[in-house]
Amino acid sequence: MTEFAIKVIATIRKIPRGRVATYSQIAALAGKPGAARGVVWILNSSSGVHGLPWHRVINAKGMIAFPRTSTSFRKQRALLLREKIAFLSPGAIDLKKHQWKKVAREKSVRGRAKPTPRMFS
DNA sequence: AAGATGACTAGGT
DNA sequence: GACCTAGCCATCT
Repeated sequence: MTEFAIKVIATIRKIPRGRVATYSQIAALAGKPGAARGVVWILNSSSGVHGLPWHRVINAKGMIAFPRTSTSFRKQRALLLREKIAFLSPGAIDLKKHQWKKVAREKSVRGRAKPTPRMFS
């Protein structure tokens, strides 16, 4: 367990019932903005921690990150419904109502550049 | 040390 | 909007 992992777990534990947070948000609160993928890894490796509200973590688009056909998807959806969380569609949650905290969109993470040449669009 | 993986994301087309 | 891509990070091969 790295310190980052511990903070991530602790942060997820703070998400109140009936609310959700995004991967990037968790990463930022854990001290590493931009480490959304790191959060994913941690969730996978800690998938046995009892009482961890992993289902309250969704992606930035407000959707359950699992494939619709997976059992994980159904399980997460069921857990969220149990908390009276509203879905706009089977996999989309109403972030306006359930997002834990407002996403602080500052600190341009890192220079992103160079899209695709795509000549002749 | 270099490459691959994953429940990701911001930006450009 | 939808689609694509290059960055992200921790961890394992």
